Amino acid sequence: MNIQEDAAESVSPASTSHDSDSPSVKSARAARGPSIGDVARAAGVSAQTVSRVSNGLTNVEEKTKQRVLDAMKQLGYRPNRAARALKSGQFKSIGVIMFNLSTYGNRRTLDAIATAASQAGYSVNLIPLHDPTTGTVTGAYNRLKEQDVDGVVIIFEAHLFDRADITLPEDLPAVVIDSSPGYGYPMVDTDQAEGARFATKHLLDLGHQQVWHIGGPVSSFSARHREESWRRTLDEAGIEAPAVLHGDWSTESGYQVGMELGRNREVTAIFAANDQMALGAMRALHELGRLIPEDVSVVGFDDLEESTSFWPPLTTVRQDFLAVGRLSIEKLLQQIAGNNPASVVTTVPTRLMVRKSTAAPAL
Amino acid sequence: MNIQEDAAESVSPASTSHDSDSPSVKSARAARGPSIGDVARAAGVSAQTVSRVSNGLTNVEEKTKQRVLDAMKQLGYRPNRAARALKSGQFKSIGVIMFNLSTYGNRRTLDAIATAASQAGYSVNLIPLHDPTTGTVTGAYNRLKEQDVDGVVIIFEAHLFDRADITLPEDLPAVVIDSSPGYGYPMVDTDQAEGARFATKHLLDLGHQQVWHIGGPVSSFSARHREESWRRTLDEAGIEAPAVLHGDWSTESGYQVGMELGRNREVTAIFAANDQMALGAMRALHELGRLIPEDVSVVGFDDLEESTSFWPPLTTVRQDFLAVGRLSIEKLLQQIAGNNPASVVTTVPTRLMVRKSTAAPAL
DNA sequence: TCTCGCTATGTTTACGCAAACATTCTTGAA
DNA sequence: TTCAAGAATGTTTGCGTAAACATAGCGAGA
Repeated sequence: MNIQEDAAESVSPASTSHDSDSPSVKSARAARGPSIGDVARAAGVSAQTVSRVSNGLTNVEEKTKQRVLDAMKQLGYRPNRAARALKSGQFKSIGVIMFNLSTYGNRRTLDAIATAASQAGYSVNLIPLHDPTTGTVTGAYNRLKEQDVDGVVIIFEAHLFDRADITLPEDLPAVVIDSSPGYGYPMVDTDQAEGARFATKHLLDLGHQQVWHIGGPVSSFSARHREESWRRTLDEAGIEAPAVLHGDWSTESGYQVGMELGRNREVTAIFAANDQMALGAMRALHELGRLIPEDVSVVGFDDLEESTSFWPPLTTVRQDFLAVGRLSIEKLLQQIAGNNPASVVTTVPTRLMVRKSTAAPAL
Repeated sequence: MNIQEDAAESVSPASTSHDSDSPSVKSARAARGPSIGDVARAAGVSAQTVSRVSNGLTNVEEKTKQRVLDAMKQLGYRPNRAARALKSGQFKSIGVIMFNLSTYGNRRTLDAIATAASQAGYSVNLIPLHDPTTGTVTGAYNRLKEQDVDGVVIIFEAHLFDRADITLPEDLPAVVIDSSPGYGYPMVDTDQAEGARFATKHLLDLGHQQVWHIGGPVSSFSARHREESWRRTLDEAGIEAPAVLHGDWSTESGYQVGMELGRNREVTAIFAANDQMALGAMRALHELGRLIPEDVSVVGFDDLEESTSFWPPLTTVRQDFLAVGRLSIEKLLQQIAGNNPASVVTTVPTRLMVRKSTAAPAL
């Protein structure tokens, strides 16, 4: 790397005088790396041969190949992806549009997506949205198209879709996560209904006569889904569902609703639509002096890493975010490859994690 | 595009026979979008004029400009970024290498980075690493270089740097977060020392005679930093620091260490190196029947969204991840622009959030 | 011995865009 | 009326790569 012979050049007087004009010669032109041509010259072959070696084609003599590889290494050659993309029309890049990086599930999903994508040789282009208005969403699409991704994974809640009259680029493969189906895109999501049924049934099985629900924001598809399933499960048990109080996923909102529910002595079992609200509700119950799980049982949804350490450790529904991310990439790559997998909904199973926040009701 | 005169050729019997071989001509070639040339043709101008409009140059007559814009819209033209990058040598993309997407701080920082970058017209290329061996790290660099980013933000702990004999591409601008200085790269980080001092001093000011510490993994730079500052603060108060028990940032490890500390009746004040470990410790204290904050005060570090809802709400040191992310992009863009901001360390202030987990010690 | 056919390699070209340079048109002052 | 100056627009070129096509070399069978 430290090729010293070049240094000699810069000592020549000629260059000195010319330097004086511009004391600080802006290194404006970002030094481009060596090109395929430079390698070719160094190895004494044609550019095409270098290209063949670079792409692992077989019809290159071993000796030549070695010479090229040596030259590559010596020059520190890296193929220029822009040129490759320009030539091939493929960018080996997938875009991820997400409304909110700050929910636990999104972040886990993103992690899985990035891992799966990079294993498949794709890079991940992240576009977070904070202000979910039509304008920004459409803008994100434009940006994505401009940024030349081969496909996109869209992670946001259904109502954003409903609201925004987005023109999805027709030719751009896409997969949707955490939204309602019916947009004509393949969808991947946790089996919300199953999870909510697990939670509700668990509480009923413990002997609770009624299960109260802290719902997520009505605008959220998954929240609605969980609520419906909770209601159906109660129905099937011949129980009329009580009124639902809605939070906004935050611990704070869970606390508010928890206060309200906690004051009602009839309430012995609460199913919160996510762990954060469950946590908030537990705090409210603590403050009200109601014991968990002796007086009130609480179940969450998500299974945060912290949930085992809540006080008491939270019984909750575990979502397999890893699978969601991996499957969405799988679907997307299929589309990119040209195999249109119809517009199917893929559903990932959940698992009930029983811990210490639930018990049989006091007699 | 539909030049019909050429079609005549393909009608020749020769070609017909050859077609029969492949009944379903795979539409392999992903339909490329309209190019600048197509727009030019549609608008009846030269490609260069379209380019000028596309780039917002001024020297185009209003009427012409409008005609071009119409053509663009009608054809759904989007500039091809690969071509642009190839031409200009700039990719308008920054890479983010992170070891761990699953810590709260990293995720918040990433969010801020992505936002800041996209505001500056850059896209964000995410490369998560799970297996922090030399091989993968170097691999990530290679991948990044190949993916043609204009610069990288590196978010991981110092020891990875120490361990991996990475050859950082010399010409690639980089900013390091959450690592130790001395790598020759500009660094941005939370003022760990200040935060730890705030936490420790807060406990001393409440009247505690001693402050125990739950440290992060020794391999972590920020963990070491917090620990040193905690020790120094005790020193300055004339107190000899007790032995430190180390966790690995997880609630589980906090629980383990918390059990050990909790059994020691002398312990009345604990400063945990992050909120998760603080949470685990509080669970341990609950189980041991020691009251928080009456028997033991606990302070964390990070200020998770959930921390207000822990039981009791956790007193902790808030990190301004948003500022960290934003500043790192700022620094990086400066470098990309050619202004080498020496290798400086930028430090972001913290804030102590006093809540319910701390109080004066019982007499 | 000569051609056929294969392999290894080289040459040409186009991907889409935008600098650099060239040309045309306009306008106003001499 | 003529021409210079500048604005609007067009033409050429090359960024790095890889497909398509071209050529050279070599062994096998006629």
